[in-house]
Amino acid sequence: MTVFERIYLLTKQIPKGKVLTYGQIGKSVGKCPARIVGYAMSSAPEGVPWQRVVNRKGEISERNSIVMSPQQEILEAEGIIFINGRLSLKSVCWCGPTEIWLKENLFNEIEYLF
DNA sequence: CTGATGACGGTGC
DNA sequence: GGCACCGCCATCA
Repeated sequence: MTVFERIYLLTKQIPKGKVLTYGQIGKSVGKCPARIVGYAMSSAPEGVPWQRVVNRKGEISERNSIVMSPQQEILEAEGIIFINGRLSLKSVCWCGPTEIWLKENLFNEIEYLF
């Protein structure tokens, strides 16, 4: 199983209405730099809720592609409020899956923000 | 094997 | 809170 696959596996656990940051996912996967998580998202396969992964500031990270993604609209439809193009990580940051799940799949605990 | 390619984050002004 | 540095990795052709 590649690092990307582990990133996708964890990302798939994020519930509707919650988000995680690139850094949190990287640390949970283990010694995985945030930019690798971002790179993984760029080639996320069908079924991976890539829209629920944002940067440390709670903003949608821009890709270099010309077309803007509907990421923000999707999250707003899931009930997340955006103010000035930014969401409140304090209120929508996911605390992670159960400890059991993390242990069974060999992931580290999700870093608690704020 | 080599090199190009990136959805980032912490720290210190 | 914003901005400029730097770090040195997984993938793919």
